Amino acid sequence: MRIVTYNINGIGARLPNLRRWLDESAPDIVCLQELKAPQEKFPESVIRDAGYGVIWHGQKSWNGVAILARGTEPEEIRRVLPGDPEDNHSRYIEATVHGLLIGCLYLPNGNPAPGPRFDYKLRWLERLITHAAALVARDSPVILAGDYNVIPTERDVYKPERWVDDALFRVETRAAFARLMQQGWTDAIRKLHPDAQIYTFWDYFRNAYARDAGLRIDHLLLNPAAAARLVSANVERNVRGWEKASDHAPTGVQLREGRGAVRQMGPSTVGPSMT
DNA sequence: ATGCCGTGGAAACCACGA
Repeated sequence: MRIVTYNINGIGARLPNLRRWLDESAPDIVCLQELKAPQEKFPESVIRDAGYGVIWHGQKSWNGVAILARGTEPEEIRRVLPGDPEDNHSRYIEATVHGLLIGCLYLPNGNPAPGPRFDYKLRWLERLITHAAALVARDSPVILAGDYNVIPTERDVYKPERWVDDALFRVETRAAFARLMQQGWTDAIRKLHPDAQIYTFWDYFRNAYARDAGLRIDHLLLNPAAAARLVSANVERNVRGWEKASDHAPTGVQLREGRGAVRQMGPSTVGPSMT
């Protein structure tokens, strides 16, 4: 079971690109961010023609998130991050798919910092921390996947010294993210590649992709039940090099099948199950 | 060090992104 998060930076402009990626990569579950499309203009038929069930929360011009599931329908739990009735940005959607609870999020950018936009980012992080506390404790697998707009550590940015005053890397941002992680989440990419230089985003300008001047800001956080099934994690960075690419690359994990999908090992069973 | 590029929406520029 492969679960991938991908900030597509406008589903309208990215649709041929997205369709190609779905066909070639065939992920089981996809969390999309930055649809930049109103609810009624989401290209639902294209997604369904590609073989995916889908739920989405759109918004005119900005934000927008979706969960795609190959061969099945995501069962929506909520489409708002609790904690602020005044917040009308489309930045969160949550569903159960294939026995997994998936939260798909697009955390506010927060620049310029300091300022009201940074305050909003920090408040959003606090709301996420509150909501995540209930999710991490579940006995069943939970994944919080998305564009966090958080550079967790110095090794997650090509030149840390240039980013210390940026909302993605300020100490307040990193401290809040660290508190989230301390709940017991596993950063899947970092868990499996503790020392590697891995980025998920490269600016469009300054030849950033060719220079590998990137950031690691797209994350998949796994609760203990999900982390127990973690097999691999990777960034499909070649997709960033495609024509008309998003500035982010798809970032994903492979999970072992859950107990419900594998034959039980009973007392009379002596070997691995045959499927 | 910097929106130098890209997207969407409105209006031939602006907001926003990270």
